[in-house]
Amino acid sequence: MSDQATATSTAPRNEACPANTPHGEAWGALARTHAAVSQRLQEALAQGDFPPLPWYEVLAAVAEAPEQRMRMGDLAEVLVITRGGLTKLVDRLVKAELLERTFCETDRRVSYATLLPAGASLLREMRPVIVGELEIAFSANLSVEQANELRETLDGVRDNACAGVL
Amino acid sequence: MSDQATATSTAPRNEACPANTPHGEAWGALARTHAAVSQRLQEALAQGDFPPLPWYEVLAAVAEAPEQRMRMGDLAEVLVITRGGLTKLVDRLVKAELLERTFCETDRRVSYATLLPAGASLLREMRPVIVGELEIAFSANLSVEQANELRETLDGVRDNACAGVL
DNA sequence: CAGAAATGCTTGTAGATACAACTATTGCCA
DNA sequence: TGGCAATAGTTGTATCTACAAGCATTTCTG
Repeated sequence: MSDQATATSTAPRNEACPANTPHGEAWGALARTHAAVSQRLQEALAQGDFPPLPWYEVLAAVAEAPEQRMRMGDLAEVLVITRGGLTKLVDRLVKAELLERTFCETDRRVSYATLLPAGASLLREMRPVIVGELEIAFSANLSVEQANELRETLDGVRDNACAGVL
Repeated sequence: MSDQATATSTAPRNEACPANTPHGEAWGALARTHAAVSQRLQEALAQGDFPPLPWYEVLAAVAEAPEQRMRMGDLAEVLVITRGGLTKLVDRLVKAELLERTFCETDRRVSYATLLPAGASLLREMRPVIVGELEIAFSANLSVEQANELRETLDGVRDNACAGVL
């Protein structure tokens, strides 16, 4: 890709710039890191002729849920996307015969996204690709303990971010 | 009624699921935290009748660059978006008269996104909104030192993520 | 110095996302 | 019980993004 060395050496720090506060810098790093890792994962998947990253996230979430099925609303919340978006995303996975829609006996409003064998199978193929890329990105300079610490820190931030919305 | 977070009664502690490894969990937390904070920022901006978050990121990046201008390629790299996407994004900011395109005398291929007074002015209005929301999300459970530590950790991860791509 | 390769950016097109409006079902309460 | 509000999901539309092809300019190489 393009990696020209912009020789603007003598100048204020040019990193992208949510704000100049320490927390702002942290957010900037968070955003850029997310984008970079996400991009890397997508490339790895594309290279192996696998479906895009959101498909993996859906499959992985559903696979770990009890009975390998999840309510649409819960799924949207976990993936942090809108419900409308999730409907269409699941539509594609259903069309690909990786998921099926099932319904609740006691509450006819709710529908489940339910994992099909083909979905579970595809997930097993995709997982090592994802795990491998993540190891490359994280493992090199994060011990297991540091990774757990990072997770806890981030979860704390997320809770605060959601706090006002609830 | 928008689609958003309709706080379901049972907040599912349902670890969504890149993988079950510590690094996978860290990535999951990173992704969800990014989405949650990003969403919060967008809501705050929308509520104040401000332009969307990407506009702020562009303005903030350009404003901190020397001479308040940046090459399109550098800008795309900093924002971690594609060049084609950036062209169109800048098009919109130019149409809104927040930026203008200027050109390089010595290399006619390059074009700069250059901040206009209106852009600088808007940025000054938007910044406190962003900073305020970030404080809410980060400040509550992160000291300044912890924020810096977090930033360094994330930057390290990002470097590794980019390593294979170069 | 000519022609090929590389660089910087833009455009055309297809796919995906958010937002808002809509239907259907359930819960609440007078 | 009747009716209004809340909940769960879907659909229609507009916007945004990525991807790939394209044009212009610069650099490299024989």
